[in-house]
Amino acid sequence: MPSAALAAKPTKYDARRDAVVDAAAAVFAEFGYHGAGTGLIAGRVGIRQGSLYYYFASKEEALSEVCLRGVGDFLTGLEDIAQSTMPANEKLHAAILNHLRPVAERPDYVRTFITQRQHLPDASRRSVGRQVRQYEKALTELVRQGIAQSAFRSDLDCELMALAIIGECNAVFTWYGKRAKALSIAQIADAMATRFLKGIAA
Amino acid sequence: MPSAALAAKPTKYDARRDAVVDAAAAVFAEFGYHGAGTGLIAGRVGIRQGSLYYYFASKEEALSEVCLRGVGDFLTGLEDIAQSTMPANEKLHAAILNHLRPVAERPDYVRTFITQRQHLPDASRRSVGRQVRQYEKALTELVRQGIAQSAFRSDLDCELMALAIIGECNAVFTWYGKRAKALSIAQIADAMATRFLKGIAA
Amino acid sequence: MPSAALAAKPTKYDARRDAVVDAAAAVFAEFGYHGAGTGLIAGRVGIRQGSLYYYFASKEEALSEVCLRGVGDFLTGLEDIAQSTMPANEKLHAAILNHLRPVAERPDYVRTFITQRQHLPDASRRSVGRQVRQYEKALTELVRQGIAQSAFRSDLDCELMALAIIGECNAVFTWYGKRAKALSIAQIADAMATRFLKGIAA
Amino acid sequence: MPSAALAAKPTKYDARRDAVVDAAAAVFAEFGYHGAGTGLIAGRVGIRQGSLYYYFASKEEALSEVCLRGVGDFLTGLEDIAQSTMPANEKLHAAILNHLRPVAERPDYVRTFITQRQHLPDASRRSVGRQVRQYEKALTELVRQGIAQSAFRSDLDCELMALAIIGECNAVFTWYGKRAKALSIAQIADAMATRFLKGIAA
DNA sequence: CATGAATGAGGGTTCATTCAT
DNA sequence: GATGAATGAACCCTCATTCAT
Repeated sequence: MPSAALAAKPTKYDARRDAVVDAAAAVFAEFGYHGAGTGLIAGRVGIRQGSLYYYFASKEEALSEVCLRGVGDFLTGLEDIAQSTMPANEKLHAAILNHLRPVAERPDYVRTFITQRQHLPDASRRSVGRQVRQYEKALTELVRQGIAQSAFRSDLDCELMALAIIGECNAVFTWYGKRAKALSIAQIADAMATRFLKGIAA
Repeated sequence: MPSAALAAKPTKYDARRDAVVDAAAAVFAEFGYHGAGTGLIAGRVGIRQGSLYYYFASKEEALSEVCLRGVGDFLTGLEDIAQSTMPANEKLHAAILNHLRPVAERPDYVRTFITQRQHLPDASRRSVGRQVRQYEKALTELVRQGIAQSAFRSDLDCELMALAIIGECNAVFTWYGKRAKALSIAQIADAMATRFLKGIAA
Repeated sequence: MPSAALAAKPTKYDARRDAVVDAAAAVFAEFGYHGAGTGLIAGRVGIRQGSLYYYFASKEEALSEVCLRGVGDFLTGLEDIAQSTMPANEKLHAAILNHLRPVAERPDYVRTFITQRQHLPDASRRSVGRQVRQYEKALTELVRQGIAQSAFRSDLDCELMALAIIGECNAVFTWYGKRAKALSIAQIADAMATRFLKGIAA
Repeated sequence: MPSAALAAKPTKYDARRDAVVDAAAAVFAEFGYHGAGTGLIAGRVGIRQGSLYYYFASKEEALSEVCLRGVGDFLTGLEDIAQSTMPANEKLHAAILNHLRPVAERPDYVRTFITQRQHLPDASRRSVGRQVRQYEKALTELVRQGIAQSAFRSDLDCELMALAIIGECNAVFTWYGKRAKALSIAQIADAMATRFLKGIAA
């Protein structure tokens, strides 16, 4: 019964490991990669500095893992939307929501990914960079489709639009939870989508 | 008379000192405050590590100075615009241009200010933070005025709008010079203003 | 009856334990005592780091055991030869063979003993050092006997001779198996003995 | 006046640097590379641990430098001898003296080179290894010449001879200064050469 | 002003060792 | 016996900073 073997796959100390990654994400997000001490991370999990290396080979590897989880399913989510049959307007709305939702679910991961990925070791940085560019390209394409379907103005600079959306969404990570009253992610996404759509309607 | 205030500022051995501040801004922007070594800064000016301390009392002070120049006249520029007699539409356009112009003139300073000000010593950080909040408030107010004058839709969340504008402008610092072909700052500002205005028109 | 002595030695769970000691000897020989990690030793036996401590109280104790087996029966072998009735020439040949034979049988143990015994804890080091000096003394005495029997030149410095033989034999451990074609230990011993004897013949 | 420029070549703080290298050599020789703490080295020069890195980029680099000085002019000395017009007998004597002389002049360097070069970083280790093999080859060749000139027995294994000489000489580093009364290097070299020559005379 | 030299605190990391399971 | 997990001391190294020259 292979399914049994799969089901038996021991998640083991993944619980503790996840706690460590969580702590790393939180500390990286708060102090930046180089400003974060491993002792601080360890302290948040209630273990000693050296014990971290039972879970990670290095601080860099911890950053890599955090960033990987941070970049998460941004891309797949967007591609699902792009391939769907929704009209362009709804696609854009969905794309914004797709980008904003992680803000509430794993803010430290995404914040770290956005602001600290430059400190990744070369290999990971390039790998992550490729994903980012692919994401930008997919969003650019989504805008282009909207134009082709005459849903959006034809004089738009598609790439500029994509960067604008990404930039505005990323900025939300900066202040969400601290400012702008107590807006929900859905509300913010609605407002943003509405304004963007009005701004670029054909 | 603002020129008097400027002239009163003691300029002394500014030439060399400015070179040092420039180097610090560049290195902070590239590697982050904690990722930047004083040796690297010194190297870019062609002096040795220890010699830096003829220009700065500490690395923190260097960051403070860079951030101060980074925040620069964002606020005064915006207040000038707010107090002018332009119609709301033009004010918004002017505000965006005011925010974007430094991207071409002193990108390292602004980039450092945006991404590294969290590492300032407590006093400077709070002082700078106050300026930021004041800037946000001024921009929020500018939007509110537009609504009062029936130039913008009345269902806008003013603060959200201000944060959106700021976020989108700041994002430009991330990619300007590397992506989006060879757009000029003015072109970007035009496109952004046009879209924003269409999106929020009454 | 030496076989009785051997049989009396408590053998217990020797099989696995010997495997562990072997691994320790190999790793110590290759990386040196301080360059060898317990994890590496454990890995070679297929167990985990912590499990080593069912076989040893400490890494130092492992080194002690390896060195003890390394020094092995050098001394008793040499004393047997010294007390035999062979002529001096043959005694020297036998002594050289006695010293070289372990090179093929347990090279890692001897190599470790020769190069790493300085890192033994004080007690063991002194104990082992005493054996070494006794060995040197026995060999020195063997040369002295040869002179007394007019088999060797009378102007020899006996201690120097002993050290020379030991040094040359120990050096074999350095290159045996890697260089000097595919000479057998017996061939090397023959060549060495022949030359030494010609060099010191009366 | 180029000679003036050369003479002016500032030896600078080479004096202090040499003291540091000396200390490193001594500590490496006594405790082995991995058994030697940088703090111990620093302590012997009277500076703090971190200050070492003003003179070295890393502990490995210190080992490299020590080994380089350790291997010193063994090779060039031997090549000079080989190319000279001395008879084979004298050449061998000179070669032995050439190998032994450093024992009195820089024992820590040579001891470290002999016993610790395995811990060099890959690049240096291979480079040094090449020198060693060249040295062995040169000595082997010197023996072969002696045979060709009918000065040595024709049934000698030349490589084995070379390794024997090297091994015996290197062994001197082990005990010189501690054992064998108060023999001078010259005396030891004489005794060794005499015996070797008798042992291999045609 | 600038430097060579040094510092000392702290950094990330390794590793022999322990212990409940 | 063996393991996963944790420890704490020590390690090598970096770096902002100081200071006599």
